[in-house]
Amino acid sequence: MRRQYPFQLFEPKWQELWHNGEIFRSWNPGESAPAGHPFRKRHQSAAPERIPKYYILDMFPYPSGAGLHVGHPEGYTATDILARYKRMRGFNVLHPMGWDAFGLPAEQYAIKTGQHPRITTEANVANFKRQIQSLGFSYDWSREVDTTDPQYFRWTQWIFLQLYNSWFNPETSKAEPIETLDYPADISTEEQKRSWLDSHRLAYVSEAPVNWCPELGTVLANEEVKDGVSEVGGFPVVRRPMRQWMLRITAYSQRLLDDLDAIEWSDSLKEMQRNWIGRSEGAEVIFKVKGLDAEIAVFTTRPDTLFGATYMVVSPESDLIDVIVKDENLLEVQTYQAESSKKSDLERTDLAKEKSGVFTGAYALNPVNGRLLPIWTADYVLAGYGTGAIMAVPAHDLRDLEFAEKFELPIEVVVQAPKGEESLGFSGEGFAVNSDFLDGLPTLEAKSRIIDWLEEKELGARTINFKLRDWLFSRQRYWGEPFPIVWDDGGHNALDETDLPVLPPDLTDFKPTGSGDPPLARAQEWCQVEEGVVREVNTMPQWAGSCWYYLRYLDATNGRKFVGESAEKYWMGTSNDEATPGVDLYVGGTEHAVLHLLYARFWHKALFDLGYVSSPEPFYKLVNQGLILGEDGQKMSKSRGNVVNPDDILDEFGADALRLYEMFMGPLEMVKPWNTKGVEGVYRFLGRVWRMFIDEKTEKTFEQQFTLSPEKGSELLAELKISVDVVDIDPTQEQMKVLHTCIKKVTEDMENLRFNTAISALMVFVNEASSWDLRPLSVMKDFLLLLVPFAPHIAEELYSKANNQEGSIAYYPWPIFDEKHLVETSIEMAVQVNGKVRDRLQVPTDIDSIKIEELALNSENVKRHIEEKKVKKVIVISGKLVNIVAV
RNA sequence: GCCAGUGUGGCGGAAUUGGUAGACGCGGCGGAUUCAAAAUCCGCUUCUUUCACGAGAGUGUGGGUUCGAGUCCCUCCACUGGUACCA
Repeated sequence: MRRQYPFQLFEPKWQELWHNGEIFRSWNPGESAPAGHPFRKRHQSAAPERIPKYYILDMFPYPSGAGLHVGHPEGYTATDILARYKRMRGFNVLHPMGWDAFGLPAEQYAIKTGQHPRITTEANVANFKRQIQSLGFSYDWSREVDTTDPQYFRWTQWIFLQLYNSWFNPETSKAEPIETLDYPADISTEEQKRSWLDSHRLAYVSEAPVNWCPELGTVLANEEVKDGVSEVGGFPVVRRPMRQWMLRITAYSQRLLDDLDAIEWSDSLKEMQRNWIGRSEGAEVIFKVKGLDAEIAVFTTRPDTLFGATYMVVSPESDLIDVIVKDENLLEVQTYQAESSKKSDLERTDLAKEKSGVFTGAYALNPVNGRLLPIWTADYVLAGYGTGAIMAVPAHDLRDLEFAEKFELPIEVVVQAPKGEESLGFSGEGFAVNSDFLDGLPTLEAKSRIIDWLEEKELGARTINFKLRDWLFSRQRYWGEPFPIVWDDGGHNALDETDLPVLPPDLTDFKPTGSGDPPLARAQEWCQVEEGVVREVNTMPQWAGSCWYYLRYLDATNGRKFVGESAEKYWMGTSNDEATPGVDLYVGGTEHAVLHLLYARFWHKALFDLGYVSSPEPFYKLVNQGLILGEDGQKMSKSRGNVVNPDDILDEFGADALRLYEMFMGPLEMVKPWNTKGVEGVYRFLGRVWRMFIDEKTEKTFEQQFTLSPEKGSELLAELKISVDVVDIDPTQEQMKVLHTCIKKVTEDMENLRFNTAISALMVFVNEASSWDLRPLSVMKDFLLLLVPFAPHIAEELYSKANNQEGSIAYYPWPIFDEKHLVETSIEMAVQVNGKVRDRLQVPTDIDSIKIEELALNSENVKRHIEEKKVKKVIVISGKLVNIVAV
């Protein structure tokens, strides 16, 4: 496509000017912009803390070797537009960027080549930074963070220490320093005390079965495993007991759930988090085992069906089995246990269709009626949820029903389904039947009645269960944060804050050791701190660095604290009643719905409890940008060959056009396909803007000269003159109306992040204005101010020419909409007969409804349609339409 | 299966509280300009029917509420995302 305007000249020019002048640096309390800085010009000498803040955050990228794809700039452009808009509205805007640079690809590349992952990471960061900067985003680069920088991760390690040195007090529902934890009376020895503390810390060591991924050579968190395979790479995952670091996120289950109500996230995202946390209310019921001094506790959400329990199931991993199993069943049970332990999660899911299990030979007694219930073991009961055992009510649970049918166990209906529905297999709410004192009660009442009964007899209690599991926090990797932990005599100790950062050792071989230890174990000297004291050789997962990066931005170079107090108070919002607590707007992909966003909320809450941050939630408002698909409507991927590289688009159409197109495609949150023709469309629009301002003659000269001697580009650019049609005259009423219609629409859309329709309003203005013979300078300048957030380079360039000035307009006040310019003297109204438009009338705005009715009934088109009918009713909606009802 | 979301021209999408469906852009058609082409500028472009004026249909399906429904209520269908023996 033919070049519409010389973006290749002025885009880099303005980017350099913004960079050199630190135009987009944001100011912390106590700082002030230098004289001559546009921020200073706008706000005079007002202290930053007196200016309302606006913190607008992007999810920082993992700098992959592939570079930016067109999905990245979608979110970044949206936040940039808003950041620029908010500056013009007079806010002190914080808009930073950084790198989530620990991660698997760099490590795998290192294993293959022996090259240190730092080298790959640095190269990738440089490439990402170049690409991001070429789009003209208004980031404050003085606050850039990199999670792999020791000056950054020393604070990641420091936060880990805070978690390690805290416990969750159930009385206050808050994290507190471990020193406040009291010892129970029966604890006396040092060893007992230590283990008491260790079992209460927010960061603790566990021996439980974990998700082990042999292909990746590391363990994974529950959140990182989908359908039995790793989320990264899709490799099989098996359960295997290992000693690992865990974070006690489950302590926060209820708060993580409750506080969702106080933040502005999309319903679907909140729902995903709610489902993941998975709260369910019910009861724990205790069953006695016949002939033994043993009990089985089960969790159920349907205690009202207790009378319908006909057997019990214990998970094959349960310790109870050894206690209850009868000799004659022992062999069969052990064989079954061995089989299910060998199965990977994937196999267990695959085999889900067909139930399996064996009888243990033992019986339990149903506490309500003394009925004998055979106890089975089956892998459809999970060890990790509830108590790892269930009472089976086959009549009202599909899984129990399937199992009972297969093994011919009794089935008893105890809930009457509503009319028209089959009671057998019904798992909804109905009425209790065959249940003695519950009979006739609706499900809800039956539940509460039976729980009261159980509590009275001390056979059970009201309970709440969560699906959320503690966070498996250690990985067998090289390229991650080392733990600030050392071991002696099998016990762990925290390092002192003054020992931070703990740097990883230099290695040349990044594979795990032959004996299966993590790669850090290769550095024997590093591991050995002193006689009998060795370092922890696991590293933290990639999520660690992203759990708090938004806090480091607030005070990125602070060498004494992870974030300074005044900066934290100002930007996270408690210094001023008007301010939003937390990040004002966070934009990013939906792939982090349950990983990063849950982990970060958890860390933030712990830091909040310990008094380090002042808002209970980190991200007040969150928006997920929709995926951008390839031109063929498929997900972009190398193998499909439908990947669009932003560098190519930038070369051909420039940054402004790319930015504008990314926003014009459709609503930010929607999935939408890429279409390069669409880029051409917005590029043409910007070309029309350019030609509306620039004198045709000098433009022609420029074209010729520039072709001959491209090296003189910047001089030639300066020679371009403003068109003689753009003149300093008073605008007409009509022109003011066009302008203010545009101001109104763009401003409203901006506040609601509807950038696609804002851009279409700008296009409407240009379509109108290009038909004007003379274009009033004041109107055209206001238009450019509306354009700045979207296409900042061309807007700056044209404004500086039109106003004959140098310097940025980034802090110029946003044009203010004035209703008076939209006042009309006459208006078009539609006339409907029985809801169908038959005519349109041009009427004065102050006309009364009787007059309108008369006009409408006299219209020739209307008469034709009501001829042989009787007018029953006439409805007049003033300013809009008239509807004549005739039969 | 369950939970959430989305269905509007050839395509991306507009329609802010129930009030003129299809803004804006892409694509297509026609014209101006040009030796010619590109670029640019102007016009038309939901479908059916009509020479035309017009008429009829139309927002996934079927129904309902209303003077009036893309918008509200119910049924079903399709697609997308999440989740899945969670008792």
